Amino acid sequence: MLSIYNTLTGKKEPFQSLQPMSVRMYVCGVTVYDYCHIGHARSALVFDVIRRYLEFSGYQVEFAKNFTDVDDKIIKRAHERNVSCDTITTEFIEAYYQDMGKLGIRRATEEPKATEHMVEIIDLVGTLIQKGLAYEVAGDVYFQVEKYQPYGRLSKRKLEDLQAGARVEVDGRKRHPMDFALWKSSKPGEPSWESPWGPGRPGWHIECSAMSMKHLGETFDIHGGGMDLIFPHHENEIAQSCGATGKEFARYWVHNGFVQINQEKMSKSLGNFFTIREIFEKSKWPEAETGEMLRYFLLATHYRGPLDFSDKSIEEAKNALNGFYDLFKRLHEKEESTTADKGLTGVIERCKVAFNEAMDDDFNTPMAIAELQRLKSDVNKLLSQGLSTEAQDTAKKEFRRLGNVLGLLQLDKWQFGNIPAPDIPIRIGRLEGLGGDPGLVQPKFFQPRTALSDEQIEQQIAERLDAKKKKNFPKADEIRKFLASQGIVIEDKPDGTSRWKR
RNA sequence: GGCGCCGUACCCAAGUGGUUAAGGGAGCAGUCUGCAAAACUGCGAUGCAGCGGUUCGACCCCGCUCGGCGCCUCCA
Repeated sequence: MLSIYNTLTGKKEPFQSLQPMSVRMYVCGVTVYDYCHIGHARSALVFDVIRRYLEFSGYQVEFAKNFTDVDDKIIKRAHERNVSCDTITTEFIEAYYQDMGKLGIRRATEEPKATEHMVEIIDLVGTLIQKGLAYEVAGDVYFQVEKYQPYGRLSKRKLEDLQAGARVEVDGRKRHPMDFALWKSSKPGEPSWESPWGPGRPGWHIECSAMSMKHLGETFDIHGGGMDLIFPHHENEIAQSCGATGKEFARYWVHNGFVQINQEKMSKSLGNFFTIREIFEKSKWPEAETGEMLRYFLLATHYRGPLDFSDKSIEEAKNALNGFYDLFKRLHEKEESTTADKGLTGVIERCKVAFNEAMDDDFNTPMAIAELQRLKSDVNKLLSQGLSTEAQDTAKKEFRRLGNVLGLLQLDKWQFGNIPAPDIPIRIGRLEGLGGDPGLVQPKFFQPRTALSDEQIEQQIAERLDAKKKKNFPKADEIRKFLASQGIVIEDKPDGTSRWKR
């Protein structure tokens, strides 16, 4: 039985979908005016895994994730570059797909854009005015928070408290300082749409209400996003949606924690963020392997907790993954035997159960990973005792099947072949910068790459094999040492040949 | 000022009101090996920030304190 932590109630609750074996979920995507950083990646990944697990559990999942493509920041960026907003949003939506694709994040079943839902948005604003929950002031429309009695139930804030701490200058035209814009009259040079209140554009929150209702219905199962969206974004969505329909909006509210650098939230003002793009461009590892390391790293912490991004954590993810892929390499290398076949069923069965229990418990991916590790250890033992070809296949398939829920262990090869160094200068970031000058630290995975080509390595290995045959061990060791100095590890197999890895 | 999160071994990180506090990484020792690597075996928190309280019993529940952080403006 799946249970999910619901921000709305502050508790873990048994998950009950509205319709049997079908889940409808909506996740707030990104505002497309810039490249995504790893914080965006975490959020996208968390919900990708939730979706995968729901499907794995037999649910049919309708998954909507929006792109916010009307916004002040987009307008500003367009002006800076002297292009249209459309140019900006198209570019960054494309970049989003590329970046998230490298992390193995699947596309949602619906990916609505605000600009394509003006009719629905205007309708919804109209309804809110009709119901007396919103009012117009000179072409702007505001939601009147005092008219929605339960306002604050998601973020657990009271209107009075919010007022006291308000850091923003109050707009005198609003009836209450917390009233928020549903519709903004447009200024010259801004994109605008015709509406009953004159030309304008939607406020930030309304698009999600309009689009989720259109694609998923007035009430749906799961609504998610980053923790920072709880207030005001999701609070306002609830007010608008419930106000308009009189029905419950989303039933389970799921929020992921932040990625931090040295215990601080990543932010542009601190200069301590890394875009997904630059991590891939400058990683000294190949793309697919880098993607999997990042994925492992991001899932090795529970989605609600904070997560510190550092060199070391990526390196640890790599080492942990090595263990799995090393095992995959060794499968089918050993002489056949059926000695341990009987034991395999048991360990796989136990792993399946434990894996499901972990994921059922509020998507506990760190625990699910721990179960895969345990299976790895078990299979290693059985393999050394002897497994038949069929059993070895079964084991690998099980790793792939469960790993797929997390989007891990799907690569055909785990090989750190040499790749050309980037011609972009390597950026100096703040990673691992504790104590020293934070501006002068360079992440290790951004360091220059090995120069030896695969062919050169193979050649060396062949020479060493030859030396070994002639019992010229000093020479064999010398070659081993040389390759080691280049970051190449040789593993001799029982049959006398060798495999290698970077 | 209000709301909230985090503090578990060298590092990362799960977890439970009561049998041995997962797992990974690193480390050390051993088996294996021409030497290695991998794998396997063993070692490693008498304690889960501190102090009180509830309880037969708390790391887990409650309160306070300390330390770190987030939100209340845009933010995954």
